[in-house]
Amino acid sequence: MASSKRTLGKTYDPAPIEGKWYRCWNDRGMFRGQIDSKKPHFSVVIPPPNVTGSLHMGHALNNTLQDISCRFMRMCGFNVLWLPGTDHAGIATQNVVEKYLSSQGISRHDLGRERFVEQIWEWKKEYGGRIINQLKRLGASCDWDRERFTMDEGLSRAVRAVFVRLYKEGLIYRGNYIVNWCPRCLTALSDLEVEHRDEMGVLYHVRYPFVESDGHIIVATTRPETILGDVAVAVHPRDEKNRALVGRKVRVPVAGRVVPVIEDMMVDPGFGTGLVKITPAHDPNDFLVGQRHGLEAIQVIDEHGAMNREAGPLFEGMDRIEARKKMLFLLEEEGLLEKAEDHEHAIGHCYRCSAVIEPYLSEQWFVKAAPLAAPGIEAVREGRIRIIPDQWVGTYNNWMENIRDWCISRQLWWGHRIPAWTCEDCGHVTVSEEDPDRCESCGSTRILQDEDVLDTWFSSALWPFSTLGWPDDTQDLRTFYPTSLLVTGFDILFFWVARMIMMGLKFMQEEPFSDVYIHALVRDEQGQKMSKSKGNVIDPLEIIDEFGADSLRMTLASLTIQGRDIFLSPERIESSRLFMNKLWNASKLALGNLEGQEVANLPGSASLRQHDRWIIRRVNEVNEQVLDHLKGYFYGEAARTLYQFVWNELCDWYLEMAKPALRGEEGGKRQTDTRIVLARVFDSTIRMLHPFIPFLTEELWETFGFGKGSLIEEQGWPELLSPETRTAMEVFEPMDVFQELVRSIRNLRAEARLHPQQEVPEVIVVLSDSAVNEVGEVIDSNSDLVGLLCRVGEIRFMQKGSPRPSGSLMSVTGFGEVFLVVGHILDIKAEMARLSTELEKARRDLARSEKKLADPSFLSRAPGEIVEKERERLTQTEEKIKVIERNMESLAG
RNA sequence: GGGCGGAUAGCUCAGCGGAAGAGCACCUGCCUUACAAGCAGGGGGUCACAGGUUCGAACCCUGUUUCGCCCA
Repeated sequence: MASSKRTLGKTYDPAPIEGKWYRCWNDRGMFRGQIDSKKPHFSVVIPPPNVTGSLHMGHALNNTLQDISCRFMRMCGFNVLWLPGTDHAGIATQNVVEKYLSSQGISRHDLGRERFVEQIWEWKKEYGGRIINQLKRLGASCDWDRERFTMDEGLSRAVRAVFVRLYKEGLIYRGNYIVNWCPRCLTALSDLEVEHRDEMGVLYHVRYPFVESDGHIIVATTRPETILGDVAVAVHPRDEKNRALVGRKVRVPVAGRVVPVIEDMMVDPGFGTGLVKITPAHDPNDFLVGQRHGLEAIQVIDEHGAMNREAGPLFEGMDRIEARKKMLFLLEEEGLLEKAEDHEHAIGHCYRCSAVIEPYLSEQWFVKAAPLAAPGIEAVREGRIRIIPDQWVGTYNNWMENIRDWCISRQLWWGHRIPAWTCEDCGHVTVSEEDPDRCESCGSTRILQDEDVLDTWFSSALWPFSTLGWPDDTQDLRTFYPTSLLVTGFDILFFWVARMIMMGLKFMQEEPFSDVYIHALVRDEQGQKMSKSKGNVIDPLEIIDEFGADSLRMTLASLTIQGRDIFLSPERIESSRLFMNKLWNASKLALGNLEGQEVANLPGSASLRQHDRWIIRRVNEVNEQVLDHLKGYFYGEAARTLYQFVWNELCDWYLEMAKPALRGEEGGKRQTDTRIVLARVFDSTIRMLHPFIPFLTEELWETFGFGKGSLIEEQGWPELLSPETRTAMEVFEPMDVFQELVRSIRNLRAEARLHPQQEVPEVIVVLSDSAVNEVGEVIDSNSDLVGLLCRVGEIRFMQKGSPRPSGSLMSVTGFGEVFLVVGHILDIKAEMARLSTELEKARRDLARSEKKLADPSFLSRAPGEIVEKERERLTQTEEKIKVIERNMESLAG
C-alpha cells in the first residue's frame, strides 16, 4: 500500500469512501469500549430512537454531536463507550403494526394479545433495525456489540426490579383518578404526553334555575355536554358578589339533577360569572373539588369519547361532539342558553395521534414523583450534574420543584406488562419480580395479572444503568457507570433526562451522567419546525446520498450554537460540501508535492521562512482553540475555527506561498524543509478535523500515508508544540505586514483595471517614520512572494520625501506608502477622486481621535494602554493625511 | 398568567465594554498546471425602540415593541 503511487481523484466523491471506512473502523474494533483498560473512561448512552423511527434531522444532529465528542475523546486517550440502542415506543409501535394489520382487514382483537405481541416482535425483527443502519450511514461510532432494546430480557428485568422496589416503598401506587385519556389510542397518558394548543372555542353561558324559588344563576362552560355529569356549582369563598348563593340548590339543565352551590378556593372569580359547574368525572380540577367536598363523580362519557348510559337515553351512544350540539339545541329550546361568546383556550391533544384528550376517571398506576425529584434538584444544584448550556437549569428546577405524580400505566399490549397480580379470592395485589403462581396473602392460585403495560419512558428512565447490565453487578456497570455525557434535545428534558436523574440517583445512588448537553431543534430556513405535513422536511439520508455524511455533519456542527435553534437550508449544506472539495483539492496539491515525505521533526527555525513558521504557529493555535471549544461543548466554534483556518489561511495564503519552494525554485534544502512543514501541517489539520468529518479525513490520512497503516484515532490528537519550538517559530507581527502589502497592491491593480496576467514591473515602498526595522526586512526578504502573489516584477524602497514616482497609483498602509507603477495607463482624474475619498475618511478619523484625546475624563479614567493606542492612532492618521495631501499635490502639479 | 430565548449587512448568524465580522446572495475582473465545486477585488449596517450606568455601550441595567418556545 505504501509503495503504490499515492494520488487522489479529480473531485471528491464521498460514496465509495464512506462505506469502506465505516466497515474498516468497525472491523478493527475502534468502537468497542474496553472493560480492562487502564485509560480513563468516557461513556455515553445514546438517546434511544423509537424502533419504528427513521433518521430525521434531529437524530442527525444529536448523533453527530455525540460522535464528535466520542471520537475526540478517543483521540485524547480515553476508553470510550458509546452505547447504542432503540426503545420500544409503546403507542407508536402498536399503532404502526395495527395499521399494517388493518390493511389486511385484521384487528388486534381478532388476533388476541399474545398473537398480536408476537406480530410486533416479528415486525421489529424485520424493520426495527432500519434506524440503526441509518446511524451507521451517518458515521456514528457506537459499540454495536452492546446494542440494547428497552424490551430486551435484561432491561425488562431491570424494569421489574425497579417497579417492585418502588411499590414496596410506597412510591408506586394504584388509584382511581382523572387522567389524560386518548379516545383514539384508548389509553391513559402522562401529563407530558399531552400537547396544549390554544384554540378558538365558544364559552356558553347557561342558566341553572333555582329549585326553591324563581330565578337562576348563570354558569359559563366550554363543554356543555359535560353538564350531564354536573354534581355542584361552586363559587370562590371570597367572591362577595356570589357568596350569598352558597347553600342554595339549583337544577342542572336537561339532566334535571338537583345540586348544591358550594364554595371552593379553586374557582377563579374572574372567569365567566364567577360560578363554575363541577363535573368531577370529566375535569381534573373538578375532580379535586369533588374529593374535597365528598361529591359523587358521575361518568357520562366513555373511553371512546362517546356518551354512556349515565348520560340518559337522549344522549347514550352519541359522540361527545354530537352530544354537544344536541345539548346546545336542548338548552336553546328550554330557553336556558343565556349567550355564547368566542373564547380562546388551551386544548390538550395526544402527542401521538393529535386526538383531543379527554379527562377520564379510571384506575391507573402512578409514581409518587416528589420524593424522587428532590435528590435530582440537589444533584444539579451541587454541580454533580452539569446542564449545558446552563439556561436550562431554571427550566429543569421549575419542573422538578412542581412535579406531579407520574401516570405510568398504559392500556396497550406492547410494552412491559405491570408485574401486579390481583387475587380473585381475597383481592390482595401481589407485586413481584418473578411471575407468582399464587396470592402472597391467601395462597389462592386464582390470581390475574394486571392488563396494563408501563409507559415507555419508565424503561427509558433506567437506560444509563439497565443497558450496562443492572440489576446484575456487571463489569460494564462498574467500568462505565456513571456515564460521562448525555447529549439530547430540550424537548425531552422532562420526559427523559429528569427521570433518568431521578431513577439513577434512587437505584445507583449516583447520578447517571455528569454532563448533559442540551442541543437545539433543527428547523427549516424560515425557522419552522420540520414536519411531514408542512412538507419542509430535509431528509438526512437524501443529503448523505447527495453530499456525503461528512458534509451533513460539518454543516450541523458548524451551525450548532449553544442555546440557539438551527435553521437548516440546502444552501448551508452545499457550502459544507464545497469545503470538503476544498480540502480534497488542497490535499491533492500537497500530495503531488510531498514525494512521500513522512511526518518528521521540524527543521530548525533558521532554515524556515516567515510563512513556514507562521503556519506552524497557526496550526498550534488552532489546536489550542479547538481543544478548548470541544472540551466546553462549543461544537460550532470548533468547526468554524477549523473551516476558516483551512480555507482562509492554509489554502489562501500558505499553500500559495509554499509553491515555489515545493517546485524546487528555492533550492533542494528549501524543497525538503517545506515538504516537512507541509506534511506536519496536513497531518495535524486532518487529525483535528477527524471528529467532524471522519470519512474524508481517514481517506486523506491513508492516502498521505501519515499513519503508516494505522487509523487516525489510533494515532490520537495532534500534540501541541513544546514551549521551545513555539518560541523558535515566533514570527514578527505574524504575516500582517506581508498580507497588508499584498492586499494593497492587489487593490491598486483592481483600481487600475489591470488584467490579472499583466505583470507590473515595479512597486515602490516608502516606509513611514514609525515603521520599525523589521518591516523593511519582512518586505525585502519576501519580495519574491509578493511578486508571485501580485504579479509584480520588483519591489524598491524609496526614502521618505523623495519625489512621487511618476505614473503611479498610491495606497497608504500602516507601515508606509505603496506605489504601483503603471506608467502611461494611469488615469489621473480617477486617482485623484480615489485619493480624495480616502482623505475625507482619514480626516473623519482624525477628528474622532482628537475629540477623544481632548476629553480630560477620557485621559484620566481610561486605562493607560487604551489612551496610548488612541495617541498612536492619532499620529498615524495625521501622517496618513499628510501623505495623501502631498500625493494629491504632486499628481495635480 | 409564569418563565426562557431571539431582534446586528438582502438572507442565516458570530461578536457580548475599547474604531462593526463571517458564510451565502450581490457587483467587477479572471479557466493563473490543487480546486471555475475556484481565484482576486468591491459595494452594503443610526447593531429593534426609549431611557439609564460608564471617560467610552451592539455588548451592562430598566422599560417598550415584536417574534419564537416551554410551563399553567
